[in-house]
Parts: sequence; structure tokens; C-alpha cells
Amino acid sequence: MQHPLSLYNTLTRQKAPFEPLNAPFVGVYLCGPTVYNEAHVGNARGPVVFDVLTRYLRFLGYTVRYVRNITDVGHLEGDADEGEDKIGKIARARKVEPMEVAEGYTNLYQSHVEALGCLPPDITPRASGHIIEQIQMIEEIIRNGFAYEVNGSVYFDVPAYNAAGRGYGKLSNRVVEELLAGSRDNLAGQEEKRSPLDFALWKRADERHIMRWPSPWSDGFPGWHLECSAMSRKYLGDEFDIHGGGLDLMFPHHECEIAQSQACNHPTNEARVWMHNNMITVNGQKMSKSVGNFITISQLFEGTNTTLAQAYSPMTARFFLLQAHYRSTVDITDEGLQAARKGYRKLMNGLRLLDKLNEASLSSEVIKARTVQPMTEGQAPDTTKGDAELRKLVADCFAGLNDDLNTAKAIASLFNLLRKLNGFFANLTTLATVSAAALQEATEAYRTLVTDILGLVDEPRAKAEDLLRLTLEFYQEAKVTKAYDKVDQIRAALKEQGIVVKDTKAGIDWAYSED
RNA sequence: GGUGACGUGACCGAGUGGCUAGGUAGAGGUCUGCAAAACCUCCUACAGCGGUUCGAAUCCGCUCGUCACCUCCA
Repeated sequence: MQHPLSLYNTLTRQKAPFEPLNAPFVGVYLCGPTVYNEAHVGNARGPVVFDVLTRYLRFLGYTVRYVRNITDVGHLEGDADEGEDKIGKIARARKVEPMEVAEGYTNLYQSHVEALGCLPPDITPRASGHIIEQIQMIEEIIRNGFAYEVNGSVYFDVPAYNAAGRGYGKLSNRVVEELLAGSRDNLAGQEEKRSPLDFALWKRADERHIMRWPSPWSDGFPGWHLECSAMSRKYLGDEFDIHGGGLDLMFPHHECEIAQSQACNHPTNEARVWMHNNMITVNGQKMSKSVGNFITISQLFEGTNTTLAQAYSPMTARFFLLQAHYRSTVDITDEGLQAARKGYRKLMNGLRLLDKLNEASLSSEVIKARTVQPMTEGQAPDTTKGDAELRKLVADCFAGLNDDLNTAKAIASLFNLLRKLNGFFANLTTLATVSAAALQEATEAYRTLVTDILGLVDEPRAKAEDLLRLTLEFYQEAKVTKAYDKVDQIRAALKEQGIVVKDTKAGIDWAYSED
């Protein structure tokens, strides 16, 4: 399976050709959302980027297993907090089951990313559904000497692990000594830890804590980073191909994940390739829950956030995100979104030309024009030049994707291809400059790139009922003028759409055909 | 303080040591009953100052500015 897809690996800080561990299988894990509140636009970037990645990997012929987890347990309010889970806290406030809170936000999240055109992952594991796996992992880590128990809680022993030469900090370029020097060791509730760098694998739950499970150490709950190590291992193996997430997860989350996985005596980096998407900014500042400058996905779709002047459709948002490279920050503004909306629609309009172009390309006029091309001396009267140009335009699109999934570059090239196709359409006889086969290839590539790989689908703007009403107005007009051939024509056309026109005393109405 | 990233034209946003990014907006034109779409042409760039080089927006240094991670965050 030879292809030139290169990906930037955070571990090595460089791009390298992507080579699966066990081709044609590819394992991909993306850190999903924490479901204790509604996701914002920033949370959508990873799913969209990884949706394109997995779509493209499949296009390249790989058999992909794409895992995107739901973290519904294990995230504390903060270090100082004696362990009340965020979900548990909300559940207590609303007087509902924690699982209701998690389920509600999970469903909302999934409907949002689906609207954004993201295909469902192959597996969507929940942290709460993998407590046993996490406990087993902790036992393994303890057995290997990289964790210790204190008062029913278990902590990962970062200094011990690092002393064993495992390289804590290798992903994020941290040096343990520097981390220690810069750490804030004045936080309350940290007394149990031997080192400020240690992190919880298991926390004993206090009486108030609702979400709790039995374990060999205490009734409690798993630590913040463990779920991803345990679940990726369960479904993708000790080592797999690609692990992704937001740049802000690199440290400490992903660093801890690698440490946990390695501490289970698997001397790998958990994943071969670590990919990190950059942040979405608002006025140049990272969109984040804690800063409060976030726009939720619902607000974007409905236009209910004051930062933005209006609503933007899911496909506009998807296009907007893909018009930037995933490792760049992208600033969200009305102007940017409006430009994206127009660009997106331009791409959709192109989609509608493809069949017409191929049809025209096979028309007798064009075929004739091809054969009677004036023959210049020494030049074959063929379409070689035009075909090569067309193929170059297509190749540029794929070159963009191959270059670390540079969708910005790919889309730019796609517009170049579209300009060519639009040019053909403006003057159909120019189709004679390319062969029917090359045109077919190009139009297929366009469709594949836009819909299958970038996942941009046509978002109908017109409402069917409004269009129907319009048609019935013409119908009525035809009746008044007794243009019965027109009347019959409209009736027949609507019948084909499963609509019957009803002339009632009260006026013209319609109904679904019951045939 | 430590680590890292960035500063591109009206806006968004790619990129490479010498060859058009692209989208949106703006100007002119073709087309057109009007309009739209489309096509053609044009327009405003690479923060500043030095250095390397035949040549740098692209490499190096400094300055200024912005941001991110080091605490939950995609």
C-alpha cells in the first residue's frame, strides 16, 4: 500500500510518512469530550479533523478502527478540591442521577458532531463503563513499582518512573527537574502525594461523592488520565497507530497517558503518531471554558451568542474549520464565517455541474470539435495538454491532504480545479480540449474530495413546502387562464414527487399521494 | 520563571530560499430583459532592524508585539 501521506508527529516534532503497524489495519484514538457541560466550537475541531483523517485513511484503502471516547467520570474540580466529580456536582444540584447528566450531554455532543458531518466512530467507549479495566491497569502499575497507595488512593510515582529511564515529559518536552522547580506545591489536598508531579490513578471517595465504585483500595473513582490509557489499550492494543487530541491535552493528559501505558511494561509510546490540533481563538484568545469566551455549538447553529451577529450552518462551520490547517490556531469571527459560507456554497454549486459536464463532454458537438482540432505542425491534435493540466489540478488537491492533512491547501487546490470546471461550463465547446476520460476522472475526484473526504454535503437551503406553494401558485394561474396542458403538466410532475394537487372549494391544496 | 508557537495584503488563511496559494471583500470587463452565478483582468503582503546568500517573506541573530502550555480545558 504505497502512498505519500505524511503526518506531523508531536513525539518527534517532524513530519514523516505514515506507516501503519499492521497494514491494512489502522487504529486511531481521539480524546473525546468530558460530558459535564455543553461542548463549544473549540471542542468540535478535533472531531472534524479526525473525521477527515479517518475518511482519508479509508479512501487510501486502510481498514480503520476509530475510537473516540466519552469521559464521564474522573475529572475533578481542581487539585484543591477533595474530589467532587464535576458530573456528580451537577447531578447533586439538579437532583438527578449523574448518568443522566452525562447521558444528556453525550447525546447533545453526538448530535452536534453528526450535524457537522462527522461519521460516528467505530467505538465510543465510556470511562464509566471501563472501571474494571482501569482498576486492572492500576494493579499492574503498582506491581511494576510505579504507583503507591495512600489512604485508599493510588498515585502514579512520576520520579520513580522517570528514574527508570522512561522519559516522563518526552511528548511535551518537559524536564522533570524543571517541572519540580516550577510546580506549585502549596496546594491543599496534595499531602498524600510524594511528589507534586505524581497524579492520581485512583481516588478514595468521600461521603459526599456520588460516583463511586469498589476497588481493592477504597470505594472511589479512577484518576483523570487513566480512562484513555485503559480504553485505547482495550480496543486498539498496547501500541497503535494514531492518537489525537487538542494541543492543550498534550500536557499533562497525554504525557500521563503515555506514562501509564509504559508503566504497564509496555515500552511503547502508546501510539506511534501523536497528533494535536490547535485551538480556536476568539479575538486572538483561546476559546475556553474557564475564560468564558466560548461559543457553544448550539449557539453557533442558532446564532444566539452575542460574539457573532448571526447563525451559521453546520456545513459552514465545518468548511470554516477545514479552511485552516489543523495545527494552526483559527480565529472565529463573523467575517471569517461569512467568507466560509460563501466558499462552501461555491463548492456545492460546483458539485451540481459535474454530471452536466460529463454529459456535454460526450455530446456530438464536443466529440466532433475534438476530432477536428486544427493540427499544428508537429503537434498531435489531441487532448494531451488539457488532460495533463486537469490531472495536475487533481493531484494538487491530494498533495495537500498528503502533506500532514493540510485541508487548507487541499481546498485551495480544489478551488483551482473548480475554476477550470466552471470555465468548461461557461463555454462547453472548450471541453474539446480535454478527453472525456480525463474529465470523468477530474469530476469524480472533485466529488470524492468534497463529499467523501472533506465530508462537505449539500445543505438544502430552500424549504420543500415553500417551493411547493410556489408551484401551486403557477398551477392556479394556469387554471385561471385555462392553460390545461400546463395544469396537467404540473399535476404529473408533482405526482412523480409523490404529491397530489387537490382542487377544493376552499382553494388549491396538496397532500401526499397515497399510492 | 520554564517550555513552545506565532506575527502574511481590507478580512480569513496556505506556503516555498528565486516560479499564481485559495476564499471573502473591492475595482473594471465578458455574459445578461433585470439580476444572480460563472469566467477574464486588476488591487492592497509577508512586524521592525541587522546578518548569511548571486538572491529571503522563506535561514540566522536581535528588537517589538501576540498567544499557548506549565491548574480543568479540544
